[in-house]
Amino acid sequence: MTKTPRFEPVQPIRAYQRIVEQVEDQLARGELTPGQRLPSERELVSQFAVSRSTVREALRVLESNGVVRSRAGDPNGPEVLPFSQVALRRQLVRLARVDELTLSELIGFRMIMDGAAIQVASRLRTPEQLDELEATLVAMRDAIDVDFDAFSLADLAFHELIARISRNTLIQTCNEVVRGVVLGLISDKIAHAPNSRALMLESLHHHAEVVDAIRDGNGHAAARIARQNMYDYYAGYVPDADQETLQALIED
Amino acid sequence: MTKTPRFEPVQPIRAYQRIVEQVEDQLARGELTPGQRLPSERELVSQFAVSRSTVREALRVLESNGVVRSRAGDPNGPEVLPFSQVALRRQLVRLARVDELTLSELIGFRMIMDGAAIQVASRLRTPEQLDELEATLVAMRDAIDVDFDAFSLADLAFHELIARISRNTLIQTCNEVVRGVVLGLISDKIAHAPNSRALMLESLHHHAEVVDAIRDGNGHAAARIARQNMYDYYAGYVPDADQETLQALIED
DNA sequence: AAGAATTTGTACGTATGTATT
DNA sequence: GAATACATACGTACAAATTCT
Repeated sequence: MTKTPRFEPVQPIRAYQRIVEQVEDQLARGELTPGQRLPSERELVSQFAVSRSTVREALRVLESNGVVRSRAGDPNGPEVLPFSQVALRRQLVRLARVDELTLSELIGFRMIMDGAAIQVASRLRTPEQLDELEATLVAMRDAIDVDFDAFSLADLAFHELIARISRNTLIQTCNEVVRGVVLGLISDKIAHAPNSRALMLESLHHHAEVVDAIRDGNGHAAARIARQNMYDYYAGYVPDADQETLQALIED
Repeated sequence: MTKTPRFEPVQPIRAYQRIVEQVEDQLARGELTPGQRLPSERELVSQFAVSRSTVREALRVLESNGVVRSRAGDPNGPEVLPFSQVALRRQLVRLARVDELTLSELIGFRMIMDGAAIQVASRLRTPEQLDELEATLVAMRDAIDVDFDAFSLADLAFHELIARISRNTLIQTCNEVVRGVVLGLISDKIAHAPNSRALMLESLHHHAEVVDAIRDGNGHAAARIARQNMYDYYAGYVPDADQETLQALIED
């Protein structure tokens, strides 16, 4: 059996796109690292053998993706930035704004990710890290008397610590990004809820239960409590139909 | 106590950035919907009262984010594209490629995500979806006799179906992206392994066990088997030190 | 079916404000 | 403070591509 040659339709690749690819490839390959500088626009013009406009279009794309930053008049050229979550977050927010991504999906994702991180953390945690966890609980308690933003910050520190203990930066980043997007969508409602203080106290209580389970090395229970906590905290903000799906995530 | 006025440092907002914002706002507000056309570049020049280069920089950014597509010579102007997760996916790939992620972290992430998706799927699956799952098993079996690429494709279909059943597109996207990055790193080694066929057969067997557990509604067991399967499949490619961490992910 | 009209893709030149030395 | 090199933005020009007549 001989193969019949099959061809794909070809769409032209723009000049600016080629430039973006080259820069991103060098970044992925480690030949270009954060802090380094790209050649100046004029230098890039001659290296890529294209016009200034083309170079600038490529730089704008890289810039809007958080890869580099150009500053007018800087003789050192565009700076290569360290990876940041802003671009990732922007895309998630974009999808959430146009309803391509529902709040329930975001919360479901967090229930799973945070639960998993806690389960792993309860295996891997050292005694020192357990102390750290308990310190964050104290910080959360203190923050309640300040305001919701302070509490939210303390809560963030808790989840960052969990993710760190689980020794997986990918989980860590995903958690933080999604957490930020969810909070951006509904933090106002929570902050101005009449029972805001009661909500914070209950959340603190749940966090303490999680730490207890981690101390006992009972990852299974810890994860379950964490998912339940998150459900209780957020379920009021999602449509009834989606609540069932989220409930399915709690059980095991 | 009177408040001392405090000011934040101001960073200039580029002209192209303003244009991007206006377009994305109209999109989020529904005043601009997929399929519609933007005015031509020259029209935009007069509407935004900026130069053509500036308009083009904005269009390139929107284009690279999957928001619009310009085609040379199209008198209708740039097309507004349907919402998609390609931009989100691109950022995730960047994260996974650039941010010095180890293979073990990627695999650990997959063990958690895929396990969670399977656990949820075993609760939410309909009888029809169960049939679909069994059909993918048959497809995987057939693919083994072709080559590793075919098997990999059938495996992808399996995991896509799982993610779809779990009704969370975010999990789906993350799974696919990370799976793609992992395969990009080591698919060569697997394809050319001397026991390649044996590996595929074993993987198929594990997948069948997962489907069995899903049929019984035993999400817990299904997830465990899935994580074990992935560990067995990939563990040989990570350093010994990291293998312990990954093993911690299997148990519960 | 072929050419005209319009639009995008790319290039180049210039003026102006800015950051560094 | 001055000199220099730079990015920002504007405008023009022409080639390539697409649509419509």
